[in-house]
This record gives sequence, structure tokens and C-alpha cells, in this order.
Amino acid sequence: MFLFSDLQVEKFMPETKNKKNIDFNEWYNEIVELADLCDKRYPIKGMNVWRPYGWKLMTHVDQLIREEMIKTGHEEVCFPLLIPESSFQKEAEHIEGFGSEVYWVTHAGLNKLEERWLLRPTSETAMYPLFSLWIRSHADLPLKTFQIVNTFRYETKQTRAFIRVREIHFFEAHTCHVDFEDAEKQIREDKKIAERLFTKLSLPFIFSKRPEWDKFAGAFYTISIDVLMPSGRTLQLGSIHQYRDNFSKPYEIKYETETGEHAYCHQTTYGMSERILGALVGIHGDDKGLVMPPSVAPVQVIIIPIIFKGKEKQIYKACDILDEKLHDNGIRSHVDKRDITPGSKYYDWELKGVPLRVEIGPKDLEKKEVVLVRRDTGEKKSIPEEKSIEIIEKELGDVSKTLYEKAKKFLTENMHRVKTIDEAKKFKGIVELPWCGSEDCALEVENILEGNTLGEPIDEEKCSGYICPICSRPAETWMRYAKMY
RNA sequence: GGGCCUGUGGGGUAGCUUGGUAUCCUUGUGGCUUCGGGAGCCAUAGACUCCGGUUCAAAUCCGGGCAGGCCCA
Repeated sequence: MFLFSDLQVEKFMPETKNKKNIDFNEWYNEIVELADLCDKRYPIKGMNVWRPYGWKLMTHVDQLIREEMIKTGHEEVCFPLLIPESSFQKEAEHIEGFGSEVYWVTHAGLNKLEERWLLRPTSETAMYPLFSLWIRSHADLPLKTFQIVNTFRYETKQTRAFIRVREIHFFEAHTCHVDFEDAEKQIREDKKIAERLFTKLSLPFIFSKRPEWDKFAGAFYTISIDVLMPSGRTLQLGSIHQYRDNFSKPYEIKYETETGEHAYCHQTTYGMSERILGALVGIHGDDKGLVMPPSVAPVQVIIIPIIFKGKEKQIYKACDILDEKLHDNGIRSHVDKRDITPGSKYYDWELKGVPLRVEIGPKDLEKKEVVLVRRDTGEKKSIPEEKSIEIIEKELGDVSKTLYEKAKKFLTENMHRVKTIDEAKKFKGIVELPWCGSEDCALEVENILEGNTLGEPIDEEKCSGYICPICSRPAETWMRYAKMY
């Protein structure tokens, strides 16, 4: 039967075709294109085009990272995209880890190259031959650099916008230190950077020490930064690696100590990518579109003039005055003067995830008020025009907080520490089980739970008094398992 | 790595089984009019993924490529 009420729902509540709660993956695919983040029609698998809005968001994320780096004494550099094969081949584990997924340049013009070049899958092997020239003395250390560049990995698996791509928008920090302890100090700083950065992005995350068999190719150990997506899968947003002297030896990154000895550097790296944007989309978004935290929203406050015949001038003027005041207070605002109906603008900016909307119409002018609407909660209220700036500033902060708390609740509710496989089977998301330390046992858990080994919790007492659910030996640590992207 | 499904104007689709003139919605453009949750009218623009095969004739049938999606490892 055809009901008028169905039509109304359709008419007044336009939403994505796919619902986030029902089919997250399809919803995600729909929204990245609807919201003008990227264009997946570029004819190479896994290489999507950044559209203006998506790129703006990404550059705002980059800027937050850049600020953290500068604040902690890192210097920005930019290395070449191409790496000679001979540079790439110096560290054995690294080659083994990346060898199957690099793109090779074999020809230049009409000539075959004498030595092949590769497109960087990450920049260790591009940077380290130069580091060995830059570093001579202990006074040159620590060397703290970073770059934000594109890297290339030939993914054979299913690609997904921002989450699994072949051309990666990559942030990588590379540091060199006098010894292991100084490198460890760097890693402690890296963890604090993550806390600050992801709080600004309203993205609660967990650190895990990746298992030995799944750490970065060439690393001594790897700490991953993971978030939990609404699908129940984890998404790794960043990695912090302790290299010890694994790379400095083959690349001969040495320095002269105060006593005139020669010593190898200890190194760390820190990596993140556009997966952060994928997490922002997936975790905060809803069936109306994106919901962006104010820290990265290209437009934080959208002002919609409600035009009535004969009153256009006054209304536009009121909008412009507020717009200017917001700018003066460092808030990114915009007045939407397009010749379409206000309702149509509401939907547009909701899709784009603008945190706050202000409506100014004739009634508001009379009452010296403006209407304020929150994207995250839908809450709508009238506020006095003269207090609008302070109220808007406060509301922007509240949006960040609300987004964070909502995501934190989801993470907490879907992370469970249990003692047996049977208990673990009851839960989706992330489970922690006692672990004896054997790879075989972890892989067996992976099989049973149909998930992956995420890693051990860090900065936490070891797991004592429990037994490994597979082999019944005493457990050494807790181990996390989850389905991963 | 294995299996399954899909490809028609910018977007979404009908047509494909049974080969012959490509449907509708949306969007774009110009104009009139309107504006507190996707307004209306008029005019106009725009498509069969690529290569090969079968056929008098292919969007339609067959094979392959490329691209997209889903499931399993």
C-alpha cells in the first residue's frame, strides 16, 4: 500500500541510501562520493582523486600534525619520490617486507635504465643514505625530521577510499638518536603527540605493541595506533617504530661521541596517513552525511540568510556582520548566498559535516536574535545576537567533546577483557585474552575467532595469574584480537 | 590468493531472458518566479566501459581486458 506518510518521510528526511547501522561498508562508499571527498572514477585501482572538499579536510588534518611536529622540534623536509634499487636493498627484512608491493621504474624515455628505480613505499631507504652524510657528531643529534608526501604500494587486495589505497598520502617522521634510551624518549614524546592530536580530532584510540611476526619490516618493535570503526573492525591510523640500530648499521649512520669513539645511531619513525580522514568519516558520520570536528572542518559555522522579498539587504548585512565578527575571532565561517532555498542549503551543509549552522531571517532581526543549530545533536535554539560569538565558541568546543564522548563510549563498550575463548566468542570489536607468548597460540586464536592479532597493551602490568587459553601455560601478557581493515 | 556479482547521459535507473527506434528521475545551462527543511513553470544539453567474435543487424548473445562491489582465505 502506498502511504502519504512514507512520502513525507522521504521528502523531509533525506538520507543516504545505505544506512550506517545496517550496512556500514556501503554507507561509507556512498558518503565519500556524496560529500565530495574523492572521485573514485580515476581509471587506476586504488588511486582516487582528491576533490576540493576532501583535500581541504586532509590539509587541515596535516596542519594539526605539522603543528605538533614543529612544537616538538621536528623539521620538515621533502625527499625525492624515486629510490635507486641499490639504496633500497641494504636492509634485508625491509626488502622482504616491501619487495612484493613496490612499483618499479625501468625505463627513462626510450632507454632502459642501468639501475632500476622504485617509487617509495615509505622513505627510510631514500633518507638514510643522506642521514649518514648529515650526521657526523653527537652534536648533530638528535636529528628530528618529518615529511608529508605521497607513497606508493601495490595493493592486490580490495581497495577502499582512504582506508586501503595504492597512492598513500603519508606523514612520516624520522629521528636519529645517540642511543637506545634517547630513542625511547622520542617514542614517549610520540605517544603524547598522538594523545593531543587524536583528542583534537575527537578520535579515541588505543596503543598496542604489535606482535613480533607482524611488526614493521626492519623494526625492533612497533606500536600501533588503532581506532574502532562502527563496523566492529579496527583501523590502524598510525605506527610508531623503534628501529634500534637495525637501519643505521646497513646505512652506516654513525657519529663521533664525546670521547672520540664511533657509534651507530638509534632511530625511530612515526607514520600516519589519510586513514585519519577515513576514521573521521566513519566514526563521526551519520545518515545525513559527514560530521566534522571543528578542529578540521573547513567551514566551522555556516550562516544561512533567510530571504524575504524586500528585506534582502538588511538580512545580508546582518549575515555579513556576524561573518566578519566570527573571522575576527578566528572562526572559519561562511555566508551561503546561493540562489536556492534555505532547506536545500541545510541539507548541503549537513552532508558536508559543518559543526554549526546559523540562520538569520526577518523574525530574528526584529528580536535581535539568531538561530543556532548543532550538526551532531540536531539541537536548535535562538540566541541573542550580542552574545553570539561567545556562545558559538562554546558550542564548537561542546561539539568536539560530544563527538569524542560518543566515540569513546562505542570503543569502551566494544572492548572486552576475557579469560577464555568461549567468552571471547560472545563479543564483537576488540577482545583481550591471556597469552603465553607463543606465535602458534596467537595464530590459533586468530583462526578460532576469525580475527587478527592486534597486539599487547602497552604501559601496563603484565598479565599474571592467568593461563593461555590455547596451551594452558601461564600467560605472560594480554593479547588483543580484532577484525582489522 | 579463491569464489560470486556489476558496468547505459555528470549522478541514479528502465530496456538485456526473446538481438532491430534507449525509458524515467535527478543534475547542468538560459529565463520567469520563489525563499524559516530539498519550490514551480518554460526552453535546452547530455549515455550503451574497452577490444575481439557471432549476426543482415549487438546496450542486449559469446570470449578477453580494464574498472567497481560483495563474500571467503
